Amino acid sequence: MSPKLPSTSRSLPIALIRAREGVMSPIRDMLSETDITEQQWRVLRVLSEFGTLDTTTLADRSSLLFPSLTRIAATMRDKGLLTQTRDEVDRRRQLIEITAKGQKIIDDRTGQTTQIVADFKTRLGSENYETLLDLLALLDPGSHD
Amino acid sequence: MSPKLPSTSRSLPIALIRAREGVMSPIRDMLSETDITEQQWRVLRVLSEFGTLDTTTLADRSSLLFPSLTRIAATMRDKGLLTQTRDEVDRRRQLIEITAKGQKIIDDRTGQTTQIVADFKTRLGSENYETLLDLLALLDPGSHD
DNA sequence: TCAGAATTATTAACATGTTAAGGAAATGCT
DNA sequence: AGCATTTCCTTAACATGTTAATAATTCTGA
Repeated sequence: MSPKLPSTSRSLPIALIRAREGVMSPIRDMLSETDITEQQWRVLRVLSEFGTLDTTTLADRSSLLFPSLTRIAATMRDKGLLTQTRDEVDRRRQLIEITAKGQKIIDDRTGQTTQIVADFKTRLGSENYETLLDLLALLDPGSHD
Repeated sequence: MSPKLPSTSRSLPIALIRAREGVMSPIRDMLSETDITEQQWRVLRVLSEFGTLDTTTLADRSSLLFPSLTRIAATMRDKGLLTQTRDEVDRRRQLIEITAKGQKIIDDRTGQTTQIVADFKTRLGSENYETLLDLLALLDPGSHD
């Protein structure tokens, strides 16, 4: 008498994937005219907001796995979007910093990005928008719940 | 005087990624004792729910891109989890069906899966859980909004 | 009927996701 | 000091995400 599985149409994992698709779609459109990916954009955003970061913190804040970030950072370094320097105090650590070229990519798109966010807030309504962020935070494993 | 970008800590894309991590974590744990991935599990779930499907419909319902599904289906066919047959009416189409071996993987884990879903409902509260699914649906591009 | 357009699926190429193994530097303990 | 442990990062190997190009089949309209 095992209970039936929920329909995939009301499945949380699938709903999250589809929502992400919907949210990323306009951002992807914006980035299509550049040479950077969605993940590289995320790295730029985090570096721009927090300044120089070590790799571990950067991975955490941009929600990337370490091995992915290793490759992405190497690519971005080669493109001149960021610099990597070794921490002289703790020589295991690497410090990553955005370059002027990287910052310009963000600055040139601040208006577009702001508009995209505003559109989603309008679509959901401000209150729902905040509610959604709060509910999503409850599912975040990094929130120590 | 361009407006400031929102902090990445209240960013919808990042919140969605992290939430997905949290939701998939116990499912990933469950699957770690098997030889199938999270995406292969999703394909099995959809095939089990809807029966024989053509590739396009299967890709849509399991939220996978076509090229990904091509590879995943080939892998799963080699593992004996599904069968692929050509549609005799429209010979462009391919029909995919779950095998008994594939169905068994789901059946053996119905209890665990149900428990995982129940845990999330408890964590959020039933009402919040439904609210979350509704809000996520608003962001789904497939919902013709 | 038949050439052009649309549909269905595959393949290619590169970036990322994911887990496991490995390497270098710091830390802790004796 | 010296060795095991831990931390930080890289590399490897394979699966998937993503976009573009291609092939096979069907559809459409003159």
